[in-house]
Amino acid sequence: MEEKEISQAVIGRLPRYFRYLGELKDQGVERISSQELSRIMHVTASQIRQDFNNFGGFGQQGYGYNVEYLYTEIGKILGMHKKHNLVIVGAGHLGQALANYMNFERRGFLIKGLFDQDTSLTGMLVRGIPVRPMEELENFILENEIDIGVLTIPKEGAIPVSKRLVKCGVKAIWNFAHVDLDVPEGVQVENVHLSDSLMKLSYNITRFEKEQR
Amino acid sequence: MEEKEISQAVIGRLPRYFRYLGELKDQGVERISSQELSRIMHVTASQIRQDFNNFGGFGQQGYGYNVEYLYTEIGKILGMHKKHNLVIVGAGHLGQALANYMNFERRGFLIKGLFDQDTSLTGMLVRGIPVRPMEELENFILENEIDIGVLTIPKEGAIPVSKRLVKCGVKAIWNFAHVDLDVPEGVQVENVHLSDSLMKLSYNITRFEKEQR
DNA sequence: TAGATTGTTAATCGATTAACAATC
DNA sequence: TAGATTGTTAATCGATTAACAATC
Repeated sequence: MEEKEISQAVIGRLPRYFRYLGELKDQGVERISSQELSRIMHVTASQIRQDFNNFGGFGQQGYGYNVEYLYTEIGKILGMHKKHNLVIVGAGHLGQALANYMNFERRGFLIKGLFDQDTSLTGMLVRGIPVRPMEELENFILENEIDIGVLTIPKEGAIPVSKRLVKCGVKAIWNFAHVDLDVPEGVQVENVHLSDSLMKLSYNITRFEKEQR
Repeated sequence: MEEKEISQAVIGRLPRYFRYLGELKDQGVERISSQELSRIMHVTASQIRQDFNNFGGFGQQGYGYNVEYLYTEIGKILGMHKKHNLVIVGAGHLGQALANYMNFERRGFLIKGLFDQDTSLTGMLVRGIPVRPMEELENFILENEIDIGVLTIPKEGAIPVSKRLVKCGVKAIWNFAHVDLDVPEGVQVENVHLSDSLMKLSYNITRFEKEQR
Protein backbone atom coordinates (compact mmCIF):
# COMPACT_ATOMS: atom_id res chain seq x y z
CA MET A 1 0.00 0.00 0.00
CA GLU A 2 1.74 3.07 -1.37
CA GLU A 3 1.55 6.18 0.82
CA LYS A 4 1.61 9.21 -1.41
CA GLU A 5 3.49 12.27 -0.24
CA ILE A 6 1.18 15.10 0.78
CA SER A 7 2.38 18.60 -0.06
CA GLN A 8 3.05 21.04 2.75
CA ALA A 9 0.57 23.40 1.08
CA VAL A 10 -2.18 20.92 1.89
CA ILE A 11 -0.88 20.22 5.41
CA GLY A 12 -0.83 23.93 6.09
CA ARG A 13 -4.56 24.11 5.37
CA LEU A 14 -5.60 21.17 7.53
CA PRO A 15 -5.58 22.99 10.88
CA ARG A 16 -7.95 25.56 9.48
CA TYR A 17 -10.36 22.91 8.21
CA PHE A 18 -10.08 21.28 11.60
CA ARG A 19 -11.01 24.50 13.33
CA TYR A 20 -14.03 25.24 11.13
CA LEU A 21 -15.30 21.68 11.38
CA GLY A 22 -14.95 21.80 15.16
CA GLU A 23 -17.05 24.95 15.23
CA LEU A 24 -19.69 23.45 12.94
CA LYS A 25 -19.79 20.34 15.11
CA ASP A 26 -20.27 22.48 18.23
CA GLN A 27 -23.10 24.27 16.48
CA GLY A 28 -24.74 20.91 15.93
CA VAL A 29 -24.34 20.90 12.13
CA GLU A 30 -24.51 17.31 10.93
CA ARG A 31 -23.52 17.45 7.30
CA ILE A 32 -21.91 19.94 4.95
CA SER A 33 -21.17 20.07 1.25
CA SER A 34 -17.90 21.29 -0.19
CA GLN A 35 -19.82 24.18 -1.70
CA GLU A 36 -21.24 25.32 1.62
CA LEU A 37 -17.87 24.98 3.36
CA SER A 38 -16.36 26.87 0.47
CA ARG A 39 -18.67 29.78 1.10
CA ILE A 40 -17.91 29.87 4.82
CA MET A 41 -14.15 29.50 4.55
CA HIS A 42 -13.58 31.58 1.42
CA VAL A 43 -11.73 28.91 -0.50
CA THR A 44 -12.87 27.07 -3.63
CA ALA A 45 -15.01 23.96 -3.31
CA SER A 46 -12.67 22.30 -5.74
CA GLN A 47 -9.72 22.84 -3.42
CA ILE A 48 -11.63 21.45 -0.47
CA ARG A 49 -12.49 18.26 -2.35
CA GLN A 50 -8.95 17.89 -3.66
CA ASP A 51 -7.49 18.41 -0.20
CA PHE A 52 -9.73 15.86 1.49
CA ASN A 53 -9.20 13.33 -1.27
CA ASN A 54 -5.51 13.25 -0.58
CA PHE A 55 -6.44 11.12 2.39
CA GLY A 56 -9.21 9.03 0.87
CA GLY A 57 -12.93 9.48 0.36
CA PHE A 58 -14.48 11.14 3.38
CA GLY A 59 -17.69 12.15 1.68
CA GLN A 60 -20.65 10.64 -0.05
CA GLN A 61 -22.02 11.61 -3.43
CA GLY A 62 -25.29 13.46 -3.25
CA TYR A 63 -24.93 13.97 0.49
CA GLY A 64 -21.72 15.79 1.28
CA TYR A 65 -19.52 15.26 4.30
CA ASN A 66 -20.54 14.19 7.77
CA VAL A 67 -19.17 16.96 9.98
CA GLU A 68 -18.38 14.87 13.04
CA TYR A 69 -16.74 12.10 11.03
CA LEU A 70 -14.69 14.52 8.95
CA TYR A 71 -13.61 16.40 12.07
CA THR A 72 -12.44 13.19 13.71
CA GLU A 73 -10.61 12.00 10.62
CA ILE A 74 -8.75 15.27 10.08
CA GLY A 75 -7.90 15.23 13.77
CA LYS A 76 -6.39 11.78 13.34
CA ILE A 77 -4.40 12.89 10.31
CA LEU A 78 -3.01 15.76 12.36
CA GLY A 79 -2.21 13.38 15.18
CA MET A 80 -4.62 15.07 17.58
CA HIS A 81 -5.45 11.73 19.22
CA LYS A 82 -1.85 11.38 20.42
CA LYS A 83 -0.16 13.02 23.35
CA HIS A 84 3.11 14.91 23.01
CA ASN A 85 5.44 15.78 25.85
CA LEU A 86 7.16 19.15 25.60
CA VAL A 87 9.96 21.01 27.27
CA ILE A 88 10.30 24.75 26.94
CA VAL A 89 13.84 26.05 26.91
CA GLY A 90 13.88 29.69 27.88
CA ALA A 91 11.67 30.77 30.78
CA GLY A 92 11.51 34.42 29.78
CA HIS A 93 8.29 36.23 29.00
CA LEU A 94 7.51 34.23 25.88
CA GLY A 95 8.38 30.87 27.42
CA GLN A 96 6.17 31.67 30.39
CA ALA A 97 3.36 32.83 28.13
CA LEU A 98 3.43 29.52 26.26
CA ALA A 99 3.62 27.55 29.51
CA ASN A 100 0.54 29.38 30.72
CA TYR A 101 -1.48 28.77 27.61
CA MET A 102 -3.97 26.06 28.53
CA ASN A 103 -5.24 25.35 25.05
CA PHE A 104 -2.13 23.44 24.07
CA GLU A 105 -2.76 21.03 26.94
CA ARG A 106 -6.30 20.50 25.73
CA ARG A 107 -4.93 19.43 22.36
CA GLY A 108 -2.56 16.89 23.89
CA PHE A 109 0.59 19.01 24.02
CA LEU A 110 1.73 18.54 27.61
CA ILE A 111 4.34 20.90 28.95
CA LYS A 112 6.46 18.74 31.20
CA GLY A 113 9.47 20.93 31.86
CA LEU A 114 10.76 24.49 31.79
CA PHE A 115 14.45 25.28 31.57
CA ASP A 116 16.53 28.42 31.82
CA GLN A 117 20.19 29.28 31.79
CA ASP A 118 19.60 31.95 34.42
CA THR A 119 19.89 30.00 37.67
CA SER A 120 18.25 32.79 39.61
CA LEU A 121 15.01 31.55 38.03
CA THR A 122 15.54 27.96 39.17
CA GLY A 123 12.63 26.71 41.21
CA MET A 124 10.25 29.45 40.12
CA LEU A 125 6.84 27.97 39.40
CA VAL A 126 4.96 28.72 36.19
CA ARG A 127 1.49 27.19 36.33
CA GLY A 128 2.89 24.70 38.79
CA ILE A 129 5.89 23.79 36.62
CA PRO A 130 9.25 24.53 38.22
CA VAL A 131 12.02 26.16 36.19
CA ARG A 132 15.07 23.90 36.02
CA PRO A 133 18.72 24.65 35.30
CA MET A 134 20.14 23.74 31.89
CA GLU A 135 22.36 20.95 33.27
CA GLU A 136 19.28 18.88 33.97
CA LEU A 137 18.01 19.09 30.39
CA GLU A 138 19.36 15.81 29.04
CA ASN A 139 18.29 13.62 31.92
CA PHE A 140 14.88 15.22 32.06
CA ILE A 141 14.22 14.61 28.37
CA LEU A 142 15.17 10.98 28.60
CA GLU A 143 13.25 10.32 31.81
CA ASN A 144 10.07 12.06 30.69
CA GLU A 145 9.91 10.81 27.10
CA ILE A 146 10.00 14.30 25.65
CA ASP A 147 8.90 14.56 22.01
CA ILE A 148 9.12 18.23 21.31
CA GLY A 149 11.53 20.94 22.38
CA VAL A 150 10.37 24.53 22.35
CA LEU A 151 13.03 27.20 21.91
CA THR A 152 12.14 30.55 23.43
CA ILE A 153 15.66 31.84 23.91
CA PRO A 154 17.66 34.53 22.11
CA LYS A 155 19.13 33.46 18.79
CA GLU A 156 22.68 33.17 20.16
CA GLY A 157 21.92 30.11 22.24
CA ALA A 158 19.45 28.44 19.92
CA ILE A 159 21.77 26.36 17.74
CA PRO A 160 23.75 24.72 20.57
CA VAL A 161 20.55 24.00 22.50
CA SER A 162 18.92 22.53 19.39
CA LYS A 163 21.87 20.15 19.07
CA ARG A 164 21.46 19.05 22.67
CA LEU A 165 17.76 18.44 22.09
CA VAL A 166 18.44 16.42 18.96
CA LYS A 167 21.10 14.37 20.71
CA CYS A 168 18.54 13.34 23.32
CA GLY A 169 16.22 12.19 20.58
CA VAL A 170 13.46 14.80 20.47
CA LYS A 171 11.40 14.38 17.34
CA ALA A 172 10.64 18.01 16.73
CA ILE A 173 11.61 21.55 17.59
CA TRP A 174 9.22 24.46 17.80
CA ASN A 175 11.59 27.32 17.18
CA PHE A 176 10.85 30.89 18.27
CA ALA A 177 14.49 31.95 18.08
CA HIS A 178 15.29 34.15 15.11
CA VAL A 179 17.78 31.84 13.50
CA ASP A 180 17.61 28.86 11.14
CA LEU A 181 18.36 25.55 12.80
CA ASP A 182 20.29 22.80 11.10
CA VAL A 183 18.96 19.46 12.26
CA PRO A 184 19.31 15.92 10.89
CA GLU A 185 16.74 14.51 8.48
CA GLY A 186 13.72 13.30 10.37
CA VAL A 187 13.77 15.94 13.08
CA GLN A 188 10.89 18.27 12.36
CA VAL A 189 11.30 22.01 12.76
CA GLU A 190 8.54 24.54 12.81
CA ASN A 191 9.71 28.13 12.92
CA VAL A 192 7.71 30.97 14.42
CA HIS A 193 9.63 34.04 13.42
CA LEU A 194 7.55 36.85 14.88
CA SER A 195 9.64 39.67 13.52
CA ASP A 196 9.38 38.21 10.01
CA SER A 197 5.65 38.26 10.40
CA LEU A 198 5.74 41.92 11.45
CA MET A 199 7.93 42.77 8.46
CA LYS A 200 5.43 41.24 6.08
CA LEU A 201 2.76 43.36 7.72
CA SER A 202 4.92 46.42 7.28
CA TYR A 203 5.49 45.61 3.61
CA ASN A 204 1.80 45.13 2.96
CA ILE A 205 0.89 48.42 4.63
CA THR A 206 3.32 50.28 2.39
CA ARG A 207 2.26 48.37 -0.71
CA PHE A 208 -1.37 49.24 -0.18
CA GLU A 209 -0.59 52.92 0.39
CA LYS A 210 1.37 52.96 -2.87
CA GLU A 211 -1.48 51.33 -4.77
CA GLN A 212 -3.84 54.04 -3.61
CA ARG A 213 -1.73 56.79 -5.14
CA MET B 1 5.36 53.96 -14.23
CA GLU B 2 3.57 50.67 -13.76
CA GLU B 3 4.10 48.98 -10.39
CA LYS B 4 3.92 45.24 -10.87
CA GLU B 5 2.25 43.17 -8.18
CA ILE B 6 4.72 41.14 -6.16
CA SER B 7 3.53 37.72 -5.08
CA GLN B 8 3.19 36.94 -1.38
CA ALA B 9 5.56 34.02 -1.93
CA VAL B 10 8.30 36.52 -2.70
CA ILE B 11 7.34 38.84 0.17
CA GLY B 12 7.45 35.92 2.55
CA ARG B 13 11.09 35.34 1.65
CA LEU B 14 12.25 38.94 1.99
CA PRO B 15 12.60 38.97 5.80
CA ARG B 16 14.89 35.96 5.60
CA TYR B 17 17.09 37.62 2.98
CA PHE B 18 17.12 40.70 5.16
CA ARG B 19 18.29 38.69 8.15
CA TYR B 20 21.09 36.90 6.29
CA LEU B 21 22.29 40.09 4.67
CA GLY B 22 22.33 41.83 8.04
CA GLU B 23 24.50 39.06 9.41
CA LEU B 24 26.87 39.19 6.45
CA LYS B 25 27.09 42.95 6.82
CA ASP B 26 27.93 42.60 10.52
CA GLN B 27 30.61 40.10 9.60
CA GLY B 28 32.12 42.73 7.33
CA VAL B 29 31.34 40.91 4.07
CA GLU B 30 31.31 43.45 1.27
CA ARG B 31 29.98 41.61 -1.73
CA ILE B 32 28.20 38.33 -2.40
CA SER B 33 27.11 36.45 -5.50
CA SER B 34 23.74 34.78 -5.85
CA GLN B 35 25.58 31.47 -5.96
CA GLU B 36 27.34 32.03 -2.66
CA LEU B 37 24.16 33.26 -0.98
CA SER B 38 22.41 30.25 -2.44
CA ARG B 39 24.84 27.93 -0.69
CA ILE B 40 24.45 29.69 2.66
CA MET B 41 20.67 29.98 2.60
CA HIS B 42 19.86 26.66 0.94
CA VAL B 43 17.76 28.12 -1.83
CA THR B 44 18.54 28.20 -5.55
CA ALA B 45 20.63 31.02 -6.99
CA SER B 46 18.02 31.36 -9.67
CA GLN B 47 15.33 32.07 -7.12
CA ILE B 48 17.49 34.66 -5.41
CA ARG B 49 18.08 36.53 -8.66
CA GLN B 50 14.43 36.31 -9.65
CA ASP B 51 13.32 37.55 -6.24
CA PHE B 52 15.65 40.55 -6.23
CA ASN B 53 14.79 41.44 -9.80
CA ASN B 54 11.17 41.92 -8.87
CA PHE B 55 12.34 45.21 -7.42
CA GLY B 56 14.90 46.24 -10.01
CA GLY B 57 18.55 45.48 -10.59
CA PHE B 58 20.43 45.47 -7.32
CA GLY B 59 23.50 43.67 -8.62
CA GLN B 60 26.24 44.10 -11.12
CA GLN B 61 27.30 41.57 -13.73
CA GLY B 62 30.61 39.94 -13.01
CA TYR B 63 30.64 41.32 -9.46
CA GLY B 64 27.55 40.18 -7.59
CA TYR B 65 25.66 42.18 -5.01
CA ASN B 66 26.98 44.77 -2.61
CA VAL B 67 25.90 43.46 0.77
CA GLU B 68 25.34 46.77 2.51
CA TYR B 69 23.44 48.27 -0.42
CA LEU B 70 21.27 45.20 -0.86
CA TYR B 71 20.56 45.09 2.87
CA THR B 72 19.47 48.72 2.84
CA GLU B 73 17.31 48.31 -0.24
CA ILE B 74 15.48 45.24 1.06
CA GLY B 75 15.01 47.08 4.33
CA LYS B 76 13.38 49.93 2.43
CA ILE B 77 11.13 47.55 0.51
CA LEU B 78 10.02 46.06 3.82
CA GLY B 79 9.43 49.53 5.18
CA MET B 80 12.09 49.16 7.86
CA HIS B 81 12.99 52.83 7.58
CA LYS B 82 9.53 53.82 8.77
CA LYS B 83 8.15 53.86 12.28
CA HIS B 84 4.93 52.14 13.21
CA ASN B 85 2.88 52.81 16.32
CA LEU B 86 1.23 49.79 17.91
CA VAL B 87 -1.36 49.05 20.52
CA ILE B 88 -1.64 45.64 22.09
CA VAL B 89 -5.12 44.59 23.04
CA GLY B 90 -4.99 41.86 25.66
CA ALA B 91 -2.49 42.30 28.48
CA GLY B 92 -2.33 38.62 29.40
CA HIS B 93 0.84 36.58 29.29
CA LEU B 94 1.26 36.77 25.54
CA GLY B 95 0.47 40.48 25.31
CA GLN B 96 2.96 41.18 28.06
CA ALA B 97 5.59 38.98 26.41
CA LEU B 98 5.25 40.97 23.17
CA ALA B 99 5.33 44.27 25.04
CA ASN B 100 8.56 43.19 26.71
CA TYR B 101 10.24 42.15 23.52
CA MET B 102 12.75 44.90 22.76
CA ASN B 103 13.67 43.77 19.27
CA PHE B 104 10.43 45.05 17.79
CA GLU B 105 11.27 48.54 19.04
CA ARG B 106 14.68 48.33 17.39
CA ARG B 107 12.94 47.65 14.09
CA GLY B 108 10.69 50.66 14.41
CA PHE B 109 7.61 48.97 15.84
CA LEU B 110 6.81 51.15 18.84
CA ILE B 111 4.40 49.83 21.41
CA LYS B 112 2.43 52.86 22.50
CA GLY B 113 -0.44 51.33 24.42
CA LEU B 114 -1.65 48.23 26.20
CA PHE B 115 -5.33 47.51 26.76
CA ASP B 116 -7.28 44.97 28.72
CA GLN B 117 -10.91 44.27 29.43
CA ASP B 118 -10.01 43.22 32.98
CA THR B 119 -10.04 46.52 34.87
CA SER B 120 -8.13 44.98 37.77
CA LEU B 121 -5.10 45.21 35.47
CA THR B 122 -5.63 48.91 34.76
CA GLY B 123 -2.57 50.93 35.63
CA MET B 124 -0.22 47.94 35.83
CA LEU B 125 3.06 48.81 34.14
CA VAL B 126 4.64 46.55 31.53
CA ARG B 127 8.06 47.85 30.57
CA GLY B 128 6.84 51.26 31.63
CA ILE B 129 3.64 51.08 29.61
CA PRO B 130 0.45 51.30 31.67
CA VAL B 131 -2.45 48.95 30.97
CA ARG B 132 -5.56 50.91 30.02
CA PRO B 133 -9.24 50.00 30.09
CA MET B 134 -10.98 49.19 26.83
CA GLU B 135 -13.12 52.32 26.86
CA GLU B 136 -10.05 54.41 26.18
CA LEU B 137 -9.12 52.45 23.06
CA GLU B 138 -10.69 54.68 20.42
CA ASN B 139 -9.40 57.98 21.75
CA PHE B 140 -5.95 56.57 22.33
CA ILE B 141 -5.65 55.27 18.76
CA LEU B 142 -6.67 58.58 17.29
CA GLU B 143 -4.45 60.67 19.55
CA ASN B 144 -1.36 58.53 19.15
CA GLU B 145 -1.57 57.86 15.42
CA ILE B 146 -1.70 54.13 15.87
CA ASP B 147 -0.95 52.10 12.73
CA ILE B 148 -1.15 48.55 13.92
CA GLY B 149 -3.39 46.77 16.40
CA VAL B 150 -2.14 43.59 18.01
CA LEU B 151 -4.76 41.12 19.18
CA THR B 152 -3.66 38.92 22.06
CA ILE B 153 -7.08 38.11 23.44
CA PRO B 154 -9.18 34.94 23.39
CA LYS B 155 -10.98 34.30 20.12
CA GLU B 156 -14.39 35.28 21.49
CA GLY B 157 -13.50 38.96 21.72
CA ALA B 158 -11.32 39.23 18.66
CA ILE B 159 -13.87 40.02 15.99
CA PRO B 160 -15.62 42.89 17.82
CA VAL B 161 -12.27 44.38 18.84
CA SER B 162 -10.99 44.10 15.26
CA LYS B 163 -14.02 46.09 14.12
CA ARG B 164 -13.29 48.80 16.67
CA LEU B 165 -9.69 48.97 15.52
CA VAL B 166 -10.70 49.21 11.89
CA LYS B 167 -13.23 51.91 12.65
CA CYS B 168 -10.46 54.02 14.17
CA GLY B 169 -8.44 53.63 11.02
CA VAL B 170 -5.64 51.24 11.93
CA LYS B 171 -3.91 50.03 8.81
CA ALA B 172 -3.10 46.55 9.98
CA ILE B 173 -3.90 43.91 12.55
CA TRP B 174 -1.44 41.41 13.93
CA ASN B 175 -3.77 38.67 15.00
CA PHE B 176 -2.84 36.08 17.61
CA ALA B 177 -6.46 35.14 18.31
CA HIS B 178 -7.48 31.80 16.88
CA VAL B 179 -10.18 33.08 14.61
CA ASP B 180 -10.30 34.53 11.09
CA LEU B 181 -10.98 38.24 10.98
CA ASP B 182 -13.12 39.86 8.36
CA VAL B 183 -11.79 43.31 7.60
CA PRO B 184 -12.34 45.74 4.72
CA GLU B 185 -10.06 45.72 1.72
CA GLY B 186 -6.91 47.64 2.46
CA VAL B 187 -6.62 46.66 6.10
CA GLN B 188 -3.76 44.20 6.33
CA VAL B 189 -4.05 41.16 8.55
CA GLU B 190 -1.22 38.89 9.56
CA ASN B 191 -2.29 35.84 11.52
CA VAL B 192 -0.08 34.05 14.01
CA HIS B 193 -2.01 30.92 14.82
CA LEU B 194 0.26 29.14 17.27
CA SER B 195 -1.88 26.07 17.65
CA ASP B 196 -1.98 25.62 13.87
CA SER B 197 1.77 25.69 13.88
CA LEU B 198 1.87 22.99 16.57
CA MET B 199 -0.58 20.85 14.61
CA LYS B 200 1.64 20.97 11.55
CA LEU B 201 4.50 19.85 13.76
CA SER B 202 2.40 17.01 15.07
CA TYR B 203 1.46 15.94 11.54
CA ASN B 204 5.05 15.96 10.39
CA ILE B 205 6.20 13.88 13.36
CA THR B 206 3.62 11.22 12.53
CA ARG B 207 4.34 11.36 8.83
CA PHE B 208 8.03 10.77 9.37
CA GLU B 209 7.40 7.85 11.72
CA LYS B 210 5.14 6.28 9.10
CA GLU B 211 7.74 6.71 6.39
CA GLN B 212 10.27 4.83 8.48
CA ARG B 213 8.10 1.75 8.68
C1' DT C 1 -35.90 7.57 -10.50
C1' DA C 2 -34.17 12.51 -10.34
C1' DG C 3 -31.25 15.61 -7.97
C1' DA C 4 -27.27 16.49 -5.56
C1' DT C 5 -22.67 16.23 -4.76
C1' DT C 6 -18.59 13.68 -4.52
C1' DG C 7 -14.19 11.79 -6.51
C1' DT C 8 -11.18 12.38 -10.15
C1' DT C 9 -9.36 13.70 -14.57
C1' DA C 10 -8.14 17.53 -17.47
C1' DA C 11 -7.04 22.49 -18.08
C1' DT C 12 -5.10 26.51 -16.32
C1' DC C 13 -2.39 29.23 -13.73
C1' DG C 14 1.59 30.60 -11.13
C1' DA C 15 5.96 29.72 -9.13
C1' DT C 16 10.41 27.67 -9.51
C1' DT C 17 14.36 26.27 -12.03
C1' DA C 18 17.38 26.23 -16.04
C1' DA C 19 19.72 28.45 -19.64
C1' DC C 20 22.06 31.99 -21.75
C1' DA C 21 22.84 36.56 -23.76
C1' DA C 22 24.16 41.02 -21.89
C1' DT C 23 27.59 43.42 -19.53
C1' DC C 24 30.58 44.70 -15.84
C1' DT D 1 40.23 41.28 -23.35
C1' DA D 2 38.71 37.12 -20.60
C1' DG D 3 36.13 35.64 -16.67
C1' DA D 4 32.44 36.13 -13.76
C1' DT D 5 27.95 36.88 -12.73
C1' DT D 6 23.82 39.33 -13.34
C1' DG D 7 19.21 40.15 -15.55
C1' DT D 8 15.90 37.95 -18.17
C1' DT D 9 13.70 34.70 -21.21
C1' DA D 10 12.27 30.00 -21.76
C1' DA D 11 11.22 25.38 -19.81
C1' DT D 12 9.60 22.78 -16.14
C1' DC D 13 7.21 21.70 -12.30
C1' DG D 14 3.56 21.85 -8.95
C1' DA D 15 -0.62 23.70 -7.22
C1' DT D 16 -5.15 25.41 -8.09
C1' DT D 17 -9.36 25.52 -10.57
C1' DA D 18 -12.75 23.71 -13.80
C1' DA D 19 -15.38 20.11 -15.63
C1' DC D 20 -17.86 16.05 -15.52
C1' DA D 21 -18.70 11.09 -15.02
C1' DA D 22 -19.71 8.10 -11.11
C1' DT D 23 -22.81 7.20 -7.56
C1' DC D 24 -25.42 7.91 -3.44
